Formats: sequence, C-alpha cells, structure tokens
Amino acid sequence: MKETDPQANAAEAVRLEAARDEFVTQWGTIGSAWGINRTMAQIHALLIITPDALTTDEVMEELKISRGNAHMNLRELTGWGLVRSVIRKGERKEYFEAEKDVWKMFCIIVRERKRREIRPAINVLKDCIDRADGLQSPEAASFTWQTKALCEFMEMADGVLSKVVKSEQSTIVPWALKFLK
Amino acid sequence: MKETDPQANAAEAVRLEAARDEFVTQWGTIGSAWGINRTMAQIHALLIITPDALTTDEVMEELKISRGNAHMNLRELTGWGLVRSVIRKGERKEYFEAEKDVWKMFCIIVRERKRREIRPAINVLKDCIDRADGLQSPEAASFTWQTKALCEFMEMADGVLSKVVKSEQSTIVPWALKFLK
DNA sequence: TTGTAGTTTCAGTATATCCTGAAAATACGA
DNA sequence: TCGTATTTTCAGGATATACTGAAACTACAA
Repeated sequence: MKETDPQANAAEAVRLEAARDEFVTQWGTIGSAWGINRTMAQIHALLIITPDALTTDEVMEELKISRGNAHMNLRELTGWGLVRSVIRKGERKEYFEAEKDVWKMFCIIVRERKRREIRPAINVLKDCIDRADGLQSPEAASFTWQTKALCEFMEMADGVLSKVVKSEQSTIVPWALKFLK
Repeated sequence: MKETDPQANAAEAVRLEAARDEFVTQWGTIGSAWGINRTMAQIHALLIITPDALTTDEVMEELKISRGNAHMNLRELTGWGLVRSVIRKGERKEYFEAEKDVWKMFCIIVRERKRREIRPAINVLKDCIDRADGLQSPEAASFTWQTKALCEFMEMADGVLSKVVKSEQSTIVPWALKFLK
C-alpha cells in the first residue's frame, strides 16, 4: 500500500515539490513577458497552488526572498485583488491566500488592466487627436486619421472586454465560441 | 487663406510636431506596461504616423537614438511582422514602413503572442501536470486540479483568439458584440 | 507602560535590461 | 578588383528595475 510505505511517500513528496517549483519558476518567467515582475508572478503562482493561506515568512522561506520583497509584492497582489489577506482569530500574523477560480482571476486581471492601461491609453490618444485638431496639412490629416483609427479600435476592445467580464461567469465565452465559425 | 500664410503654416507645423512627439513618447510608455521595450514601441509609433517609409538614419534622427539601437529594434519589429522593409530601385539604402491597418496590426500581435507566449505557457502547464501525475497526496491532488484548470483556460483562450484572428477581417468582433448582452 | 510579535519603509546595492559607438562585415557600382 | 555606402555586431557603459536588510513603526497583551 502506497499510503503507508514511508519510502514511497517520501519519493512522492520530492516529485511534487519538483513539480511545484517548476510551476512557480516558469510562471515567473511567463509573467515577466507580460510586464509583471518576476517575483510577484512567483508569489502568485505559489499561492495559487497552495491549498491554505501562507504567512509572509512562509513565502520568504519558499521563494528564498527577503522580507521587504515579499511584503511589497504581497501588497501589490492584494492591490490587484488577486490575493486576499486573512486574519485568523487568536493569531496576530497575517495570512495570504490567492483567488483560485481561474475565471475570476481572469476577470480581475482584465478589469485592472483595462483600468490601469487601456483607459489611460485611450485618453492619450484622444489628447493627441485634440492637439492636431483643425490642422490643414496632409501630414496632419494622416496623423489624425491614424490616431483616430487606433482610438476607435481601443474603445471597441475596451467595450468587448467589459462585456466579456461583466457577468463574472465563464459561460459566455464558450457560448460565444459556437458562433465564431 | 491659411494655406498660403507662411506664419500660420509654421505655427501649424509646430503644433503637429508636438502632437506627433506626444504620441510617440506616450506610446513608448504604454508599450512598456505590456512587456515591450520602450524604444521599439516608439519606433513603431513613429512609423505608424509617418505616411512614407523611413530610413534607419531618419529614425535615429527623429528619436535621437544610436544606429545600433535603431537597427536592432527595426529588425525586431520586422520579425514581428509589424514593419516591412522597402527597397527603392536605384537606391541602396533600406526604408521601413509600418503596417497601418489597425485590425491587421492587432491580428499580427495576437498571433505572435499566441505563438511566443501562450503556447509555451500551455506546454509548461502540461509539463507540470505530467510531473505530478499519479501522485496520491491531497496536496498533489490540489496541485493537479489547479494546474489543469489553468491549462484548460489557456487552451480555451488560445482557441478563442485563433478564431477571432483567423479571418483577418474586423467584421467578426463587432458582429459578436451584439450577442454579448 | 512596557515588551514583543508582526508590519512597513526605504537607503543602498545588486541585477537585468537597454543603448551607444565604433569596428567588422557586406553589398554594390565603377 | 577596389572604393564606398550601408548594414550588422557586440563589448562596454548607462539606466531602469528589483531586492535586501535593518531600523522604524504599529498593535496588542500583560
């Protein structure tokens, strides 16, 4: 019986640990390709695959990072809404747990990136359009045309994402899939 | 008549130049939030709003950057397919022009990010799932469950994006919009 | 109020990333 | 073939970003 053979259990623990490490490391790499700092992505990965909430010290220990680093990135993740802090009664320290529902995670990320990056980009574009408004030259016409096209596109994207993310339900996209040829 | 008043024309040129600079600068900032290096985003912005193709020297001059920098980033943009090089007959130097159709730009970026980042991420996840395959502990079960959920989600996203981007036509998304509540 | 566990901040340092400039390589016309 | 215009490469320097570690701060219990 596997469950009671100490050697087999130890071997399994090692394999799991390796798999977890792989996941955390690689998720960090993937995150940095999308403009998220490596450590923040790694902490997030760690919390996603950890059933129970962890303390700052546990995160530090697992990832071999300093207290300051762990602290700041946990705060940042909390700011995104991807991580919640949990206070257990009778205990003084703070625990952290990740939102584990993949669709909810997706919605949070989309909403935040919309708010932090897409909206500001649209504002920048509008500002540029305004600055060139009324200019007569052909170069100005070309500039205005391009920036307007970009602006309209981003507004459309913003609208689509809003709708996709609105219901907090994962049913819409799979359903819409049927219609997409 | 505005067109023939030298002073008015000069003033307009200044305003346009300011608007163009603003756009290039801000686009660089936006790009870096999405994991694209600032200069590459700026060169891309510059080429988008410039009606005719530019040489490496012109790009260097406009953005005040070195030859090496301009060269490498132009190559990178060419690699993404966002910029094409144009050779004019009788001339020896290379000109560069950006794809200007916004929807095509979007399709190119989505295809490339799918290929470079989403696919590899899916492979990483599959690898992690395999590594933990068959392990008995509850922690292992939790790990497997989470990574599988993530993997399935990303495969779905990959599929949706493939379909959105397949036709090279901007008609599908606006059409699908009607169905999204 | 004092002691202590826990949290927060941040100056200084380390590291990753990007950029420069010049030399080497290449392409092409004479 | 040689000379010149153009492109390519890349070592070294510059800059931006992230991380550490320790001190300051806070909250709470005794």
